[in-house]
Amino acid sequence: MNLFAHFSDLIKAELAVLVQEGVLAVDTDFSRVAVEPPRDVSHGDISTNAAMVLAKAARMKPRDLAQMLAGRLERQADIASVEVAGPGFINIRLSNAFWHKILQIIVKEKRDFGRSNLGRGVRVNVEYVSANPTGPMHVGHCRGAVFGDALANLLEFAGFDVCREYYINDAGAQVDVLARSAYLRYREALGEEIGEVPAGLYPGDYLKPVGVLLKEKFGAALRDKEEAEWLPPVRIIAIDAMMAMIREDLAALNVRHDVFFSERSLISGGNDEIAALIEQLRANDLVYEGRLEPPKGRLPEDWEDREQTLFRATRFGDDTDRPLLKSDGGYTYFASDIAYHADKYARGFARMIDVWGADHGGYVKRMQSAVKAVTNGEGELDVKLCQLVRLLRGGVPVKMSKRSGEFVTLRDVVQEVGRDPVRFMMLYRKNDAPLDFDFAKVTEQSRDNPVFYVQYAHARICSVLHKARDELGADMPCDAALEAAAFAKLADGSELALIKRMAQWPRLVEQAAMHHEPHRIAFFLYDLASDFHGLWNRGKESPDLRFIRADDIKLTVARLAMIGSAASILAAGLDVLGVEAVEEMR
RNA sequence: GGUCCCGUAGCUCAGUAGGAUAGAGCACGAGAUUCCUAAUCUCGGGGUCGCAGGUUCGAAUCCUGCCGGGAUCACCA
Repeated sequence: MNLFAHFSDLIKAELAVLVQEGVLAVDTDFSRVAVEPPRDVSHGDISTNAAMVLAKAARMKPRDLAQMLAGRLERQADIASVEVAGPGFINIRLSNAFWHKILQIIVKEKRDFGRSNLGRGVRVNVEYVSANPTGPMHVGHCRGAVFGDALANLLEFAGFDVCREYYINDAGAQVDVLARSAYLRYREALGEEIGEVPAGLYPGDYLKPVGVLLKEKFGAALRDKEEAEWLPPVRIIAIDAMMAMIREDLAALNVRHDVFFSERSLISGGNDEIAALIEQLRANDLVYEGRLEPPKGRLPEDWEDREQTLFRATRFGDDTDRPLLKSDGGYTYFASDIAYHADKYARGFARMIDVWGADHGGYVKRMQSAVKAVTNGEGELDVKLCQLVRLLRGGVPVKMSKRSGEFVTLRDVVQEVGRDPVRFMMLYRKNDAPLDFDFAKVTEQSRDNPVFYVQYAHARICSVLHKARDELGADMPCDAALEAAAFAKLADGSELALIKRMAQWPRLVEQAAMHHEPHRIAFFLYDLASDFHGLWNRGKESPDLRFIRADDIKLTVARLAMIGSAASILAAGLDVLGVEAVEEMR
């Protein structure tokens, strides 16, 4: 349960009474009434701006209206005290009993606490990675992959019906280059001396096995054929091999997809969806033949002023109209992407999220305008841009040269630092902020490393629970006993602080989901871990605060229930991030 | 030149749908601890939220303009 939503309902019910009593007009707008945690804990547990927002409508001074409301709220069972502060804030303090009630709910719901119905089962399509099937994934793909995967997890946790999708760009010129590169390796496999790989082809060794595969499949049959003849079959096999490799890369990072959607499938099988779509747009006067202004500033060298087939993107908020056909008559990437998004919509996804690299930022407006056009304004596309990741090793940037094919692959990174640290660090930053990824820091086992810090909190709790099992033996409480624990014994300030933090979890999940920002989960987990470690540390100096108290079994049971709940939330949150909640540190 | 993103403590970054005295970690400074449950702990200083206007009860947050950094700019993916 989201306690802020709960009290928001309660406050709005009181406001409704004020409407009945004629204090507020019948048509008063309550949409600006906020019920939130105050920034400063000394202001209480819950704060609302209701009086300030509604003062005008009530023709009262904010503080007077606040007093009136405060008087009513004070009578509520879970509310310990209410005070009016500042310009008219109403600050509410909840009773300890209420927090203990929340804790009991967490104990019962375990890892499901925080799961939300925010999404109400609405279908959402999240597309991420969509790396070209021309080679193994490199570090650059890491962030988007982890981000998209975690976002999908988050939306599921918040009650959306999520489809995770990968768009395979298997129709462009790049896969032809791939096919030619693979063909070269095929000739090599047949014993030919190929020398250095010509510029313009992919030089990586990863194509050698594809060459061998082609030899096994076709023998020498393709050697003396024309390119037009060998290219299509070679392309298919090469793409399949690349996708198999990419799937392994994704598995290594624990990144999942439900659908791998082939771009080529839009035009193959005698059913050209792109052509159909262009005609449909043309019928609606959204496609025309025309000329574009050359870009302002420096003119591209090979610019030629010519007539093109253009989509009226400007009608939907883009800066200029966009070409659908290339000079060679083929479809532009944009054209197939429109058809792809139209296809998503046709499959029942009015809500779409695309995760792209920041270098595609200039593409956002045109895609959003296209989505509006092909969905009659009913589709909604949010594009999340992931900024670059800067790889460092002990503070020194890692050199990468694309020319020599020497780039750090995703697999290298996962092998070196492990899947969990990679994932956590990729999410421990807002997606649109650049990210420094330092191999040295990420693997460090100290409290300075947030991955370790959060995982350690979980492991530490598991360790305490183990110890409790050893020490208490048969007295170790079962689930039913934990649910019925004497929560009222948890009255220390830092214990209540931990419980209050846990109580924020459902609201945080909903906000992270609404904003499509999984990093908020990572930061929350850090704060929760910090609360727990703090409590643990206090137990060092004040034995009274230790979790296991042989002299007070009831208190011990309550504390075990409390830290067990923290472990549940840590585990649930880490699960959203796709990071394992380990039970012990190695 | 256009568009998009960013600008918050010395550094790296959070900052809730517009809320109150703007936070954390690192670094720095001062103490505590050699005990223990597993990899120390506590406290402290530190800010023109890039600049200037605007919107309003109230702005780091929204709007406009400027400054600085990055990405991108017919046809490639």
